[in-house]
Amino acid sequence: MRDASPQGTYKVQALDRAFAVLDLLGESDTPLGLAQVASSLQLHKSTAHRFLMVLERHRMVERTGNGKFRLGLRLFDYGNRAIEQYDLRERAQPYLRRLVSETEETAHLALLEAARVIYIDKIEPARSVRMITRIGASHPVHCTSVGKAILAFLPEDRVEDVLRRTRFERFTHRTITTPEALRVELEKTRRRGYAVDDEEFEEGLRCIAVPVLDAQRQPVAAVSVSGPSFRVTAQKLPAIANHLLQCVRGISMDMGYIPMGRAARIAVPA
Amino acid sequence: MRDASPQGTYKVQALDRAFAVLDLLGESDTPLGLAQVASSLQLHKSTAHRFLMVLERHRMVERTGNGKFRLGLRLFDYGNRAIEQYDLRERAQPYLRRLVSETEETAHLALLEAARVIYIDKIEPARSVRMITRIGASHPVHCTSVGKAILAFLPEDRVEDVLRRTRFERFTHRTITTPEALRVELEKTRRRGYAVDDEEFEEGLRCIAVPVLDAQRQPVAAVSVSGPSFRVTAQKLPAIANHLLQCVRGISMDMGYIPMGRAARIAVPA
DNA sequence: TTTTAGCTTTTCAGAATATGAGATTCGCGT
DNA sequence: ACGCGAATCTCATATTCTGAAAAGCTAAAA
Repeated sequence: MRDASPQGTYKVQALDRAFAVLDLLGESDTPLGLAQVASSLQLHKSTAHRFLMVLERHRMVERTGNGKFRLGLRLFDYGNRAIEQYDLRERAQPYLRRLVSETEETAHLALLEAARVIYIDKIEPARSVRMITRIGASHPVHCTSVGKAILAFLPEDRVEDVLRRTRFERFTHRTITTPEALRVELEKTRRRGYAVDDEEFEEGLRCIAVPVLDAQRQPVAAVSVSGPSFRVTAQKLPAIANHLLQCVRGISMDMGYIPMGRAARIAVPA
Repeated sequence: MRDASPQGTYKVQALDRAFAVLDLLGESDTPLGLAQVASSLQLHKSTAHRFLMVLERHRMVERTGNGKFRLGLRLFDYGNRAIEQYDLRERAQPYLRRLVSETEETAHLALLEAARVIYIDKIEPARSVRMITRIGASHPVHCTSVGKAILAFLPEDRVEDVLRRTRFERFTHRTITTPEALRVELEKTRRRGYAVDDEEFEEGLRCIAVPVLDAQRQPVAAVSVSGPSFRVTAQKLPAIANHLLQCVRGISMDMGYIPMGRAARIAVPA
């Protein structure tokens, strides 16, 4: 694990280890026994044991019937408190629901954090293929519509910073893999008013997103609509974009922000 | 196995302190500065500072523009991973949504953890007074419909254990404040097949709940419908209960469980 | 039944680790 | 510019965590 923290000088071994334990349990989709935890993290059994006991006391982990460990519900509590402080999520939900019923595709709400986007909400239409995205998960900016939507309207220096911290990992044959190409794409995004991820993250998945601007007209989040490419066709994009714009306008108003100005209307062909 | 209270003998000071910091930030509805954190927890400035820096590196806390600290989005990630392992939430959502549209009142999904119930989902009808409950929050069993619903169908020894660990705190003049009274109430609950919280937690709020049973017919969760007493009247309870039973039956089937047997039908007066 | 193997739990003396007093720097309001 | 409260940093010390080793479990094999 490469740590790119600017001032990584402060250290508390116990915390690093504890979070390593939580990470391990979070990655694993099946509960793990003490021995597994200890060997995976190269901790001695007794050390791992002590940590797990303490974490259990705090309900950060819990034991299944057979004595194995998994993440505890206290984390769920913390997580909800954390997200509550943003309160964007709650306010946005009704608008997202409307958006989903209008488009019949999955909607996401995401924030930019550090140099990655975090999905903070996902609404799926009644019957649809389950999206693989997990709420709370973070993704790189270069291959997501929400990432591009936010970046496109961020001040130049912030963009620089994010790009510098991005490894342009390739996910599909269409993934944008250079800062230069992404910059061109961002310019296109600004011109048309919405961002597109055309199977750049996952084969067969097309997404479209617009940013949510705050009172200072800075993007604080983005809303996207995603669906299989055969349903979310290029022809439909402008129409979907209009729904998106209406959605974020609603959210902005609700939050007391100024709605997006220019590019607020997009030509719908035919 | 029977005594679930793990001796608090294991200790890692650093972890206790770190979680105290997270708790503090989680309780506070406004971001806190280093000095506030240090003095609230009686930590020395440099200690608090070091912890906050490490927590920030792990994105467990983050700094607002003016240098104050609040919970970080990493917790949101962890929280979603934690809840995902239960996968009850995801599966239950469509059924809850249906329930909400049928009853036009707020629905909750809750789990029993240790001796308290944790709300893991909440769905509100389109326009309604915002409920104060927060997803992720935990409440005592004695004053909630979900708590009573679960307890009523739990084996005697587990009930004992929960009751022993419950302080019967009073919230309203109707709150049940003794184990004996609660036991009577549980018996009533079993007989009628659904649990009721009649303004026992909050003045003017009436809730009704039924348990979700697993393959072994053990309650793993409960679903409730809550609303202002003037809308959720005593007359309507049986009808709502029927919607609830249909809802949990759907959830149970979806999870591969056996639907509730007896008490599956409730007489709807006229 | 007894034995074994693999896991978890406990103990404790030693030493690496976190601690906190204090010095320094930052930043804001006057 | 100045002062004051707050944040950041340093470092010698002892408190706290560490991990070897051994004792308990539990369940499956002999």
